[in-house]
Amino acid sequence: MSQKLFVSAQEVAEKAGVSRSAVSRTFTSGASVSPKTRQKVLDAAEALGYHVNHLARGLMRNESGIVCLIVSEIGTPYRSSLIRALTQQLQNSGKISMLINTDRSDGSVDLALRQAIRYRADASIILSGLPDKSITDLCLKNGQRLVLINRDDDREGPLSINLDDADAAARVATAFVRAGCRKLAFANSQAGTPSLMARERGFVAAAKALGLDVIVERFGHTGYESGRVVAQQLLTRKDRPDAVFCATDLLACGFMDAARHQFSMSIPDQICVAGFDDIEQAAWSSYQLTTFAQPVDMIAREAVSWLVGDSAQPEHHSVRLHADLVWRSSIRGG
Amino acid sequence: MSQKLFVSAQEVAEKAGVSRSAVSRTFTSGASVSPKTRQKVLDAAEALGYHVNHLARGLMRNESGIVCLIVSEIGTPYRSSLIRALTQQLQNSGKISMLINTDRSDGSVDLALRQAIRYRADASIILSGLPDKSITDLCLKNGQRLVLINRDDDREGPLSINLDDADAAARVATAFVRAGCRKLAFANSQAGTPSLMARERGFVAAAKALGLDVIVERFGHTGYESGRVVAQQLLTRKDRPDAVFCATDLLACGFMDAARHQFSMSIPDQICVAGFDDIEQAAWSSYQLTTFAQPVDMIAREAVSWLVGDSAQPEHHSVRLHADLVWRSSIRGG
DNA sequence: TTGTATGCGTTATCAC
DNA sequence: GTGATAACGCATACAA
Repeated sequence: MSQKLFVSAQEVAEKAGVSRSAVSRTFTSGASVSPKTRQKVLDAAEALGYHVNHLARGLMRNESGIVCLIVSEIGTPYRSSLIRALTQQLQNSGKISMLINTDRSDGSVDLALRQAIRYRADASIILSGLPDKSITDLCLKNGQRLVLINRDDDREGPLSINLDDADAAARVATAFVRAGCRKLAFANSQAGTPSLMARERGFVAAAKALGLDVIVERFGHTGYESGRVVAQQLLTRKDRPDAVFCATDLLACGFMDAARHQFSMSIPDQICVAGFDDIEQAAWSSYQLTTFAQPVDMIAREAVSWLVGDSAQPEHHSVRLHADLVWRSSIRGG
Repeated sequence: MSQKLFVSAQEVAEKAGVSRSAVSRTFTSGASVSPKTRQKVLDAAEALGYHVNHLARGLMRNESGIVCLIVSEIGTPYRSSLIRALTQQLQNSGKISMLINTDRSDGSVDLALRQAIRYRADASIILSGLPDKSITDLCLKNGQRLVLINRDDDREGPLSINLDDADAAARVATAFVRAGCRKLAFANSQAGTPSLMARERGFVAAAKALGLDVIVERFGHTGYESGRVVAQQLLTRKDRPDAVFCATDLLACGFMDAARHQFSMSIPDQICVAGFDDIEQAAWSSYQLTTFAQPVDMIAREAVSWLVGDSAQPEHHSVRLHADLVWRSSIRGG
């Protein structure tokens, strides 16, 4: 390890023959510095390979430029596409993202937020889990902004971004009925995530309003395998359903594969299927899944613009976005 | 914005009735502090909501604890699973990951590395693209460690982690021939990524050694859609191939879907298919793709252990890992 | 516009 | 084991 330290503004100043404040000003947007001085500094910096130390800058300005993304199951299609959208928009706004991986354990999100505090993140965006109120209060008290995505939480301070899950569920119920389906089912995981439960409740309520009951089946985590298991459970019943709304596309893919390859069923002729998220795989020709599109780019835009905005009052704020129904061929008609 | 600054060690010291050095020592592992003092400090810190400022600590120690992950197309299955593995292992080693999204533009990776330098990242891990030598030299000169994953680059300084791509390709060629295939094809994208090209060259060479020619077709980016297009190109030929090695699973999924649904072909009866990466979808029952498993956890372990290791000589180092062949049912026999 | 001086929160060095 | 003090690299109030 050559352990030669990074080059500092001091060294640049000496080489350029100016004061170190001139160097600082050159790299501070909106500071007054003459073009001549500025150029001398820039040349010296380039020659020396100088880069502003954002650690020190953050210390001074009390603004690190860091935004924490707190998320579990990063490898999942929907999650990773949301991460992509967020990091991109954050970069465009001059922020940088820290990625913290949480697991299902209890204090996992709290630990992540503590890490965000240690690095003096300007904001944290929570995609998974729900932190303890004490720790979010701590974040807010320290001037850190908080965004909760699909957490459906109504506490004061953070920005909450949610979708119209119940509404979407109602639209699916209608579509099923219009397709001639009468035995409705809902396939869910046991995660109990707010948005997942909202879809479930919305679907059951909408069906009830249409005079239909819903068979609700839940199993395991929110993934492909669980979709298969739920299919097993639903399709071996005497009163086999003729329409299934799956809480996520991943569940739907598992369900469809089991229905076709294990139960030799034809979709949508024998059974209609709908999903949620519109992951890339939903469009693959093996699935052609009718589903709701998570407006990831819009979610990211809402989150980031609120984060960087200097709204003096980051008071209680809540956004509800619309999930478009993407018609493919897993529901008859359309 | 309450703009009440974060609580500092100074305040904790006052509340606990000790010096700020005592506070510092309490939060520095391996420092000598009496249990009594330590407890007083801990209590005061808890009461005040104190968290060590890692920006300042990084400034002092010249070690930020930050590791930069530089990657494009985050939303892709293989990429996101690698990111998951890396962030997890980094967290386990007390590091935190910064995620920088690059695009296909030229200086994109260089820009990302500059960002890594500004935040004084202890290391950068590059999953996409290849930075300019001048900028990697700058990183290395500043004591930053560099890891290149599947970049197949042989420069001095960084750790290079690669797979035995050519070897894997040869195994596929053998498997195809053993399955009775004679008209081999290779489906690639136009990305020209080192590992993708290594697979292509390895496959062509191995086939040649077996006395067979290979039809090579390349198209677009490395995704599902390109797989479909390549299928279009390959399956409309007079000398339609009876075995196709796709450079990645995503290409393979697109290829399989097109072969089945557009050309009504049966896999593996009429055509054998193999992929690379072993993404989650490869195991889905619609594909059951025979493929090579990227050892993502092992890759992450190699990278992280090298990063945190205090090997005084981070000299030229290169690791070549083995990709296991996962047999499913897209190749006859097995 | 420019330079000087001070402080940000932390750790390391040194006496005690 | 403990407390004072000097850095770390930067931004800024202030004087020039």
